[in-house]
Amino acid sequence: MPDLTPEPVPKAVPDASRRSERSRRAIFDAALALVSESGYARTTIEGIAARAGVGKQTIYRWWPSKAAVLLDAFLDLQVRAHEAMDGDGDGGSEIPDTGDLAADLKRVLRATVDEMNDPVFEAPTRALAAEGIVDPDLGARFTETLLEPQLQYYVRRIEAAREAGDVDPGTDPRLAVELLVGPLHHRWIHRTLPLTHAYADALVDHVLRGLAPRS
Amino acid sequence: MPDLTPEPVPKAVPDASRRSERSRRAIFDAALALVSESGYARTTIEGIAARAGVGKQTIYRWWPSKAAVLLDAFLDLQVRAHEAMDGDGDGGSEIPDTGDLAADLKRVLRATVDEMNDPVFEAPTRALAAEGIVDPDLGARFTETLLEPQLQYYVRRIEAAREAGDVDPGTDPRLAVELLVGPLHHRWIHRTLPLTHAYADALVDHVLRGLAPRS
Amino acid sequence: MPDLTPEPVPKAVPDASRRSERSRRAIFDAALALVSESGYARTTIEGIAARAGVGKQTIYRWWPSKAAVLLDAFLDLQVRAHEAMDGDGDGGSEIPDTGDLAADLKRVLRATVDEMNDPVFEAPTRALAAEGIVDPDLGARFTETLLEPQLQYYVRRIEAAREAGDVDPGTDPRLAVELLVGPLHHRWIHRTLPLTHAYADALVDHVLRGLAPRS
Amino acid sequence: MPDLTPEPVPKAVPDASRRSERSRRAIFDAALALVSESGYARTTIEGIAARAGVGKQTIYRWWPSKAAVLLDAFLDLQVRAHEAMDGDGDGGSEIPDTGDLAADLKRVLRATVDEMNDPVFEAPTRALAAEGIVDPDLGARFTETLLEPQLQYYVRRIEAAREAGDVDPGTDPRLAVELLVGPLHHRWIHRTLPLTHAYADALVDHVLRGLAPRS
DNA sequence: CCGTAAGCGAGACGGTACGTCGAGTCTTGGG
DNA sequence: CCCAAGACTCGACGTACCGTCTCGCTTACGG
Repeated sequence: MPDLTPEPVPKAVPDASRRSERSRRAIFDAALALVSESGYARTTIEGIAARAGVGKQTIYRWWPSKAAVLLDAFLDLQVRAHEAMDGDGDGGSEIPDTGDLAADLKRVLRATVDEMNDPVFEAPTRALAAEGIVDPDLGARFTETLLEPQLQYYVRRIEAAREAGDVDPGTDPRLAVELLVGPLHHRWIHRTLPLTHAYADALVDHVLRGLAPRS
Repeated sequence: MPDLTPEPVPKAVPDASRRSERSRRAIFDAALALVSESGYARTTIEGIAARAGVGKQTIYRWWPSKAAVLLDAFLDLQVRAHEAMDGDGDGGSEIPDTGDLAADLKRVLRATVDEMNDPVFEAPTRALAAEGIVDPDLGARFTETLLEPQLQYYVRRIEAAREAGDVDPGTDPRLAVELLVGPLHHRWIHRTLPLTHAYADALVDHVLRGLAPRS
Repeated sequence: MPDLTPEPVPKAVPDASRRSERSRRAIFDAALALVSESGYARTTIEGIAARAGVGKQTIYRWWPSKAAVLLDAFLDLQVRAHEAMDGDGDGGSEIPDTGDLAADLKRVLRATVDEMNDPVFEAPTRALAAEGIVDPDLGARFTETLLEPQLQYYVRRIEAAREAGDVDPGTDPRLAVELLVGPLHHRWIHRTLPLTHAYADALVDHVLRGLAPRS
Repeated sequence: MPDLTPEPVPKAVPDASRRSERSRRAIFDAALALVSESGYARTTIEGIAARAGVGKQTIYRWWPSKAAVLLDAFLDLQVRAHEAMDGDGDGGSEIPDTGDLAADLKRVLRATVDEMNDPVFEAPTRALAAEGIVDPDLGARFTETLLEPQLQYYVRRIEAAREAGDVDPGTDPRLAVELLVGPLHHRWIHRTLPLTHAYADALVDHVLRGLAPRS
């Protein structure tokens, strides 16, 4: 039986090699600026194009949606931020292993709390998270490119701890990570209570108690 | 220092006593139907009005936004659902206290998992959660009317457990609840891994281990 | 054969004897005020009702349209104006017959010019004329109640002149009136050239020359 | 003293060279069709756009109001009608000069009468005249583009007659034209009495008698 | 080295929905 | 049963953006 699917859209992917880097950057800058100035909802593709001094088609040529633009812009921002911090551009930093699991986790969780409270990151992250809740495709890309890499740092640190006997050998690292990160995100998303370093510490303490090696 | 806020629009609140109950119900029904049929993004106020056989103005008169309509509609749905289940209309049911804390929590957490997987609830809840992330006002109403009451059931059950000596007396019930619910929401929101009863059980086990009375 | 016309609207004419005179006056005042303040197009029935402190239904009960309200209001204004001028309220004044036809006509035509240039009368008259062009029913009422009575004064004066031998006995008084009044209205309606006393005089002179008794 | 007028909106006139001729024609056709089918008042910009298969914005981009659209549509209609009649498109035809002034004027005045009675022209002309009474801007455009060119034909013919000694040398051609055309328009606008060829003839006769060279 | 086929800025286009306004109808409560 | 008040349905308004579609114009490549 032949495939009768009506050629789901060839779409003629444009030639990426001739793409204008200048426009790409201008679009990212405009998108981030507009989102933090006016909020995601009031940001429009038309507005981004105008602010970037770019034709609308140049956006539609390379991205399928406003959210996709913002995701890439935000990713780019992260990369630039990390490059500014540490010399190289490997895109992130492993959780250090000082031997003190609790201390290591607290350090990183506190950093996460700080980032969540940083207004520069807040607007785009909220927007992307919100869009991802509702749009599975974007949600997948969001999870995959922003969230999951973060979680993997935790996973690896906990696996190391398991190796070192700092947590019960039966520990599921994935679940452990979610125990740490889930409550944090919950507060952030629903704004139920303030996100503080003390809260991060308390989380780590409780979770590690649950994971302690059985006597 | 005088208040220079530019008189945020009096808006002449309409007379609620003359409100048409028939229209209100029709709007709720239409909103819920459209959201589950076509998704929140493709649902429009115009569409709701048309489906409900109602003038747009009647919607704009009573609600500030599409999200607000849906929130009320969903609340109404919950109330009706609960009224249908148990005779009275007190809007919810306390977590039973059988004496076995783990079993009680697992039962409820499994129910939550089931609800999160129920397509009828999923579409509106995702939409409202997403909107709430980005719109603080709506987020506050969402949290207050939908989320917080649920959390309070857990809080009370854990307080009872503390009283009974089933958990460490230093336990912060609020944090305990977030340890249970945060990871669940995290998976649901980001669709990282499937939500199963087994996951709910594992959560309860780990959290309770962390809360166990110190010997 | 029975009349199958579908009962073109019973409409149950309300009981005029119980009508509130106070409301009627308030509506007229509001209508005239709003039209001269904001123009006819921006005047709304809702606005008239609000300004008059009257329910909308009270307007809809007694008039079929905004234009009809304004027509009655304007009629009422004329009556009051005339009552103020001469003691009685017969609604108008015959053209005086001094024996000098040209002088008599010039006097009245100049008065007409003055009225057309009077801003108080201009706004409502233009509005009603415009509405009458397009709405035959209203046009008929406009012509009948406002225009035709004016024209009849001229008709009678010219008939008197014919009797007196001041114009050709074959003269059609109706046509004569239109020769006088038509050009005036033409300038007023289309704003082609200014309306002056000199123009009125010139009109009278030319028309009377055409009507002079054949030697 | 500086001009404090609040910058009356630049409005960024669109680029006329990129305008879609196809849309322009479709809009004209739709506007004329709707006005003659349903009347001017019941014709809406939305309706025109829908009928023309055009976005509303395309109308709002090029015209300020429904009346302006109709005026252009009507102008276009006239041009096309004249092009169809005589080969060239000079937009109109001079009044012929056969030497017999009365006959020439009667011919043209009868044609005007016919046009005023032609239902195809009646609806739009009435609508535009009405709108022009009330809206000075549109009235000016109406007068300038539709009315005045017509009047100029008469003016020129009468000037020629003055040259030829057929009318008094002191004759003001403008006033003469208004004496002819004013009464005609008066009847048409107020629908007082029917417009007939006989009436046109009578008008010409009376007016020319008034203009006859003084012995 | 020179066409020619991209990508590009610009922005008009056909659409959809917005949020507002007013029309005309209906209902409620007061006199 | 008239009236003030105002909520209701309906439909048009004029605006904002959507995503698509030409336009010329650069700008790099491939014959």
